[in-house]
Amino acid sequence: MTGPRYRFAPSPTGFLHVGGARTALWNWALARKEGGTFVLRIEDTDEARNRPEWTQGIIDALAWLGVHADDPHFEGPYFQSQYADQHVATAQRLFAQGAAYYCDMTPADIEARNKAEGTQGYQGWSRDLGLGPGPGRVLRFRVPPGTTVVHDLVRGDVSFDNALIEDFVLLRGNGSPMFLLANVVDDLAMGITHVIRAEEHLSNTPKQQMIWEALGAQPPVWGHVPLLVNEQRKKISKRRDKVALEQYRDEGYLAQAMVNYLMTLGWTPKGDSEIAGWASMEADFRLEDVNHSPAFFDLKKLAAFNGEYIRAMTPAEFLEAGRPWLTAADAPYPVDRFDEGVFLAMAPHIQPRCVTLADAPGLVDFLFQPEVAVDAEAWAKATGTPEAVAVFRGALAAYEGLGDWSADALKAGLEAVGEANGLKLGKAQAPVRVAVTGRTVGPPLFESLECLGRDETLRRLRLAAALLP
RNA sequence: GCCCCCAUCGUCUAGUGGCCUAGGACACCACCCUUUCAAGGUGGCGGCACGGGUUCGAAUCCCGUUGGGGGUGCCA
Repeated sequence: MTGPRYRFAPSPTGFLHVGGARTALWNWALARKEGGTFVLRIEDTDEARNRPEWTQGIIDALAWLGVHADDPHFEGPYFQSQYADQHVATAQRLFAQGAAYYCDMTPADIEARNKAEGTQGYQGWSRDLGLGPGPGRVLRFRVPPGTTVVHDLVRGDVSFDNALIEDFVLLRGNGSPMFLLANVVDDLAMGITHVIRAEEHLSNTPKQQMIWEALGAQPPVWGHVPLLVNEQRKKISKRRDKVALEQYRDEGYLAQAMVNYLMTLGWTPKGDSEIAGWASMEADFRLEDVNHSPAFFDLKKLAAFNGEYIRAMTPAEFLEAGRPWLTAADAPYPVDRFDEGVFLAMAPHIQPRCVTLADAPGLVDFLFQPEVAVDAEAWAKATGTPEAVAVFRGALAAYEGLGDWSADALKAGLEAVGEANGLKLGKAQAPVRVAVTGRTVGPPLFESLECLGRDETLRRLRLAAALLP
């Protein structure tokens, strides 16, 4: 493997954040198109949030998006916690060469001193005390004078005045390494050449770059991509927003739709459509073309993308994708009555009516219910007309002797019944629809009847007719 | 407070000095189609934050203002 090495380094918080998912996708596209490597590193140094199943969840979520561990471009996962020794050793090396120093001030000490002197932050008070390691002492990086320029693929050169960056902590009082250090050491150890991550890390980048330089290494190519925000324009967070990718998956969003939508948040595929397949997006994606401003994660647009993808599926694909919902224990019909053949026949009619896969069962339920659940309000509305009885009788008469049980014939039959009663087809179908499907709205009626079959249709019609005076 | 980033329709964006009386998509509205609801078709609404420059010419370049966001931890 000689190509560029990208990395995605999530912390195992229990789910894959949609913002992280986009970052992963962009890294993945770049690694693959450039013949490089995508390294997955789990930043599990926070003991409080570190469970094996959470890591597996992230791997599964990535795989769902197409970021597969069995692809040769994929490497890992590595676990940051397993590199702790290296983190500490590197810190000690920094201390030995004078790039870092020990400090015995506690946060409370610093606060007190700032109060007394009217200053803010850590003022490098222990810089030249020549302190050695000791219990409770933190190791701080000695920020050199000058200016640090971060060369960023998305934003260009960003410069920071080192004088404004305080001597930050490398090792805690208990000796454990801080994120900034661990991150750099890991990236160095894993030969990472490109660090593409969210913009929230931009401000900390000069610190990391200084560590790279202090270590005598060449910093990676940086790329800070814009944040994903909510309607309040704040970065989407677990607290207030629906950020777990897994949740969207479970709600019936398609991976392809999610991938397509995520990719277009801050970037536009070439060509005249935003709907684009992975292959073309991977080929066209460039960090240089990424927008600089935050993007609103719009559920409405995600839904539109999803509908688009659902409509594009073949019935067989639709069945396979929808199977978990169609045969779920909580489906609105006894699961053992679900019939694939019948569903396949109905699929073209319900696909344009689905936003998510979860919508499917509710659109075909009447086909598999032994007794259709009639909505009381719908029944009242559709059968409350003077013609309802006549429609039922007429339909029954027309359908009982129908030689060709097809949508066309069923439609022609009811059209005649409507005509005889002075009703347009739209009106005439209402009572029949409620009697057979339980609702006033749903997929095309005659196709539904065709799928339901003669016996069951007639049975429901008779039952309904008997209910009217 | 200080540092950094950002700024085109409500939203996602195209646009890299003349092709822009600013294009598309989602959303919204209307109409068409129609077997309900969708889908689809057609049309409409709607934007370059503001102020200075630079230039023959600015959405595009520069400066400032305003606004928004991020960072600033012995979190990651």
